Amino acid sequence: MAQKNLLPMILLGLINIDKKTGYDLKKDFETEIGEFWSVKHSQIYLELKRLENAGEIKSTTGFYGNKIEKTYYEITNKGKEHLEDWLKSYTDILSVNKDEFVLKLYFIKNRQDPRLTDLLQEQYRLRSKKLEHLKERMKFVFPTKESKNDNFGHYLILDHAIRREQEYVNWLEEILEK
Amino acid sequence: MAQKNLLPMILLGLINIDKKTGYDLKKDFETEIGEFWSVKHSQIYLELKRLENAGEIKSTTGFYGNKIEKTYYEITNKGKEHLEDWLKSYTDILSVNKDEFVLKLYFIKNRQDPRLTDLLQEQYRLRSKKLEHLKERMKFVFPTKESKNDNFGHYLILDHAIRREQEYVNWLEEILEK
DNA sequence: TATTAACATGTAATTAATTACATGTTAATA
DNA sequence: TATTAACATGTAATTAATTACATGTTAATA
Repeated sequence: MAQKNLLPMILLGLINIDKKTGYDLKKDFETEIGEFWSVKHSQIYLELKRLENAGEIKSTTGFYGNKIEKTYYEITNKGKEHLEDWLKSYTDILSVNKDEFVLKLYFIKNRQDPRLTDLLQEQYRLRSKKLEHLKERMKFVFPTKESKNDNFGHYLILDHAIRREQEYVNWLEEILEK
Repeated sequence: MAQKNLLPMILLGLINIDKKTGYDLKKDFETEIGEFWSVKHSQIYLELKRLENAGEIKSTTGFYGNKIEKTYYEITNKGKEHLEDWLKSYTDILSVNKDEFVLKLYFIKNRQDPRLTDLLQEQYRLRSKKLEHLKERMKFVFPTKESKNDNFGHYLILDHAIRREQEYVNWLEEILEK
C-alpha cells in the first residue's frame, strides 16, 4: 500500500532526542527502534544528506580519537516543525503486514500437507524465541515503574509487541495441537 | 529491511491455482491476498514479463469482447519447481512490522502528552473497523466447515489476522481505560 | 441513448532500498 | 605486540516500488 517514506521522520525523531552521528543512528536501528523498524546504513547516510539539504537538520564535525572525523547532526526548527506535524497527523492507511510465513500458508490448500506441520513447527520455534527476546528487552529497558513513565510511548509499543507475539505463539500452539 | 522480493512467489502461487491475466491478479490483490499483501498493477505487469522471460510462466492470448486482447499466464514446470522449493524452504528472517502508528508512539515520551490520547482513539477507531471487516471476510469466505478444509492455509491466516486484530483492539482499549 | 463503472494493459519518470564495494581508525584482548 | 571487533562514513550499481501518464473496450444502469 502507499508506503510513505517514513525514514526521514524516524531520523528526525531520533536526532530530536539528542544530536547524533550516522553511526549512532545505525546503532539505534540495531537496538532500540530496531525492534520495530529496519534499514541499511547506506540508506541512513543518504537520507541524512537529503535532510540537511532540506534544512531540517544541520551538521557539525566532531572527532573520534584524533584522526577520524564524525559528523554530528542536530535538528533545526524547520525539522522540529516537520516532526511535530507528523506526530499529530492521523494515518488512515493501516500497514499491511508482510509476513513470508503467512504467505506460504496461503498457498497450502490441504490440511494434511506435510509441509504444513514443518512450517508451523519452524515458525513456532522462531516466534517463541522472539517472544523470549522481547520479554528480556522489557526487563532490561524498563526495570522500574519510573522508567516506564519516562518513555511511555516506547513502553507501550514494547508491551504491544510482546502481546502480539504471545498471541502468535498461542495460535501456532493451538494449530499444532489439533 | 531484508525484504526479499516475494512478488514473483505470490504471482507464481496465484497462477498455479489457475491460469490468470494481469488484471485477474490485480483483482486478487484487492480481495483475497490483498488482506495480507499489497502491490500496484504496474508492478504486476512488469513482474509477469520478468517471469515469462525467466521461463517460469508462459502466456497465451484470449479475448474480452471481441476487440480487447487479454493475456493469460500459465505456470511452467520450471515455475512449479521454483514455487515448491520456496514453499518448503524456511525463512529465518522474521519480518519487521512497519506500523506508522507504533512509530509515532515511540517518539512520545510523556504519558500526559495530549497527542497520545488523540492517536490512541483514532487508532482504536481504525482497528475496530478492520477487526469487523476481517470477521465479515471470515463469514463470507469460510461459511462452512468444508470450505475451511478446502483452503486450510487461507483459513488459518484469516483466523490469525482476526486474533491479532482482536489483541490490538484489546490493547488499545486497556490503555484508553487507564 | 448517454454515462459510468469495470475491464484490460501498458510505459516513463522518479524515488526508495538493497547489495556490493571501499577505506581507514581506535580500543580491547590474546 | 598482533589481531580482531567495533568505530565511522561513504559511493556505485542495481533492483524494487511508486506515481503519473496513457489508451481504449465492454457491460450495466439511469
